[in-house]
Amino acid sequence: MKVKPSKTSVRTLDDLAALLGVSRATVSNAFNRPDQLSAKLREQILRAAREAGYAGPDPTARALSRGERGAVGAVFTEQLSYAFSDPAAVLILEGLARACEEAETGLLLVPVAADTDGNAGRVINGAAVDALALYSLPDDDPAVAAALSRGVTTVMIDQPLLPGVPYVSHDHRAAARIALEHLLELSHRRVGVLGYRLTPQRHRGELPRAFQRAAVYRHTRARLKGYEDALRAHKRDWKTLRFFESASNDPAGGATSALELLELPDRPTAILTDSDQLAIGVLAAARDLGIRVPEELSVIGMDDVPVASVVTPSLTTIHQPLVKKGEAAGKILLGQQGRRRHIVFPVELVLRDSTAPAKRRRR
Amino acid sequence: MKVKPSKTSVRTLDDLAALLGVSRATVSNAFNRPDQLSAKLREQILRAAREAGYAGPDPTARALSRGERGAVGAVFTEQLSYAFSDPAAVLILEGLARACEEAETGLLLVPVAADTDGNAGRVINGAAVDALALYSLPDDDPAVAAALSRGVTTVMIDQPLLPGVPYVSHDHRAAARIALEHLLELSHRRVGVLGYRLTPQRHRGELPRAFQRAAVYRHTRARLKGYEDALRAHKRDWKTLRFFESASNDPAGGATSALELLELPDRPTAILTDSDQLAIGVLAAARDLGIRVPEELSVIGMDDVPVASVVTPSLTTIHQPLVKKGEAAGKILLGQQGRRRHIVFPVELVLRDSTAPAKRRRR
DNA sequence: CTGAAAGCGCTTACAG
DNA sequence: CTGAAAGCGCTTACAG
Repeated sequence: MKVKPSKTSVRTLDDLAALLGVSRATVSNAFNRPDQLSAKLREQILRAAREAGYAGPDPTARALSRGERGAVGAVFTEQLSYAFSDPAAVLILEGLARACEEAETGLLLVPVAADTDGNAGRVINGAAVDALALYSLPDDDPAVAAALSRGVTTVMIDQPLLPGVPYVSHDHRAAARIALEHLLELSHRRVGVLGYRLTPQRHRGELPRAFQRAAVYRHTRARLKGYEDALRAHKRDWKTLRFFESASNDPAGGATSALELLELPDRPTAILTDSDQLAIGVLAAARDLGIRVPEELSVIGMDDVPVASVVTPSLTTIHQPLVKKGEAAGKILLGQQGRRRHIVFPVELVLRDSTAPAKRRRR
Repeated sequence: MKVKPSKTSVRTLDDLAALLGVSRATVSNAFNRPDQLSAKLREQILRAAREAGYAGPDPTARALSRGERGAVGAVFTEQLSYAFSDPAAVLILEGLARACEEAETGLLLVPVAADTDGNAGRVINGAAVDALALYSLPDDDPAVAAALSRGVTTVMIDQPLLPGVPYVSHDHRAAARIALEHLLELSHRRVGVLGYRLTPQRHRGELPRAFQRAAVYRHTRARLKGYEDALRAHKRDWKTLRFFESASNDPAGGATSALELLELPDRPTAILTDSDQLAIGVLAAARDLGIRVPEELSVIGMDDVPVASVVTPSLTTIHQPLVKKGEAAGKILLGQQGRRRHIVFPVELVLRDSTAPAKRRRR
């Protein structure tokens, strides 16, 4: 009479092998390499596993012995949980997830916390992943150094752009140019530019003109080039533009900066922002101030996240393919992009209701 | 003359130990248990590690030997990447991320794919995690069985509710009652109820009255109880309500169902939905049909996701604390909730612009 | 087709 | 405070 094994006694591959009287390699082969044993034996082993409550080889042990973790990691700006309140980050994640699910590879969100006690380096080194995607991090973020020194494949999304490091982004210069050209074509001659992290010092409010010469972030420089392209094409000069820096990349930060900007003596007739989130804040500020958009103020966003089409007025913005960017980054991490290590997507203007021709100057 | 070790020669703890002439245990202690060796030696080891480009103990090897994976997993309805287009799921994720980052634990998104070839079971068994959160899965989803049989701590969010399994949700019965009471108080006497996954058969369109008696999903039953509470309180009967099932839980699905619903001969004056996503679809359908909301049609959502306050008209809805739910689930997984294994949050009505008194019946 | 053996890179009592 | 040894649960040539 066979003793029915208690469910809990089979925790490992070894247990199962012992139970069946075969070697552990055979059990492993039953799970991993069907061609290494007879179909009947395999079926028998798999059935016994099911009956004994053995769910299959331990993923961690397998990862160690195979040298593959079966997961890629994602590191975001700021704190991990902030990523979910930034619609652009959510779309990047969706793209990463798409690539991962197709490859049956896990997507590990690396638990970077708010307190800057070096948590980033620790958690990045502690992440059991084969590769790492970093989204929109400042050049000098400790997470960047940590990821690079870990020696796993790393891809940067949007920022920073570093020599030799795989990179996915969109055409920031064209995005800036197209946005400004749209406003110039609408005859706007006083344009406020509202950005985030334009300077390492993190100003809040208007930036001194000199900031342009000192711009250290590559994207900021690319955008300045784009503005320059637009200004030149329309025979305008830099005095057309005034730059402002928001304290945070969200509607609240955008609203705060916009309130300041809209109280200027010679206030802009149009505001160009670095993200739809900021632009939504501008919309809110204008509403609070009783300034009608687009009649009295044009607002143009950046990114074209879903909420941009749903706010009132709907936001004219520059579309960039965020999901595709995430997906491309994922494919690089998964080794599916061949030799392409630098991918830059084009952008396009999306006309909606938040921009209109500048009103003739009253005086 | 000392030979400077090439950076790449130190890949493991053993390498570093050999380089320094100490035992591997000592190096391990330098990283993990400062009290086990002198501060100077520790500093010396850590410095050598830095110089040699050793990023610290391999996370996978550590996980195996410690018996802790340092990560919890999340499994969503449908395909992983769909989760990011459902604002409710994103907020749940934000809550999970909050709990994880605080505990410096990774959050692994389990790569469940669209094709139903048993991928769910495989990827769940292959996820290197200490615990698993499952969000809004049908009782009979294969992922549920796989998670439970794996033997790691599992928490269900919203669905399913299973005996003995930790569970986080909100008060579905009260949510249904409050929503319907609001409409009844506004004198609506013909109410369309638009849900998702009300039945295992996944109808599309109007449900036969009999469905109520056969409702198998616990939440559906809870909501039916809630409607009953409201009807009784207002001395109305079930004929007040007509039930419809959407093919998908998104604006497109909601719009499709709403178009059908709004062409009914005796069309409802109000629509109550199971999610804000569905309600947004109803808003779009009403707009297409030239039906004014709330003047000619009241619409009430469910969840109170961020976009609900931003659409036009802004959505009256039932607020449930999605981030808190995610966070509570995370804390259960991380063993931080003590003995609380079942958490049900209260809900509340959020009045906005999509509901108004029913117009007096014209005839 | 099967099994004994080495190895994946660590941690942790435990003896000194 | 330090180090030799066992063990975490697997996979993978390799010899039969």
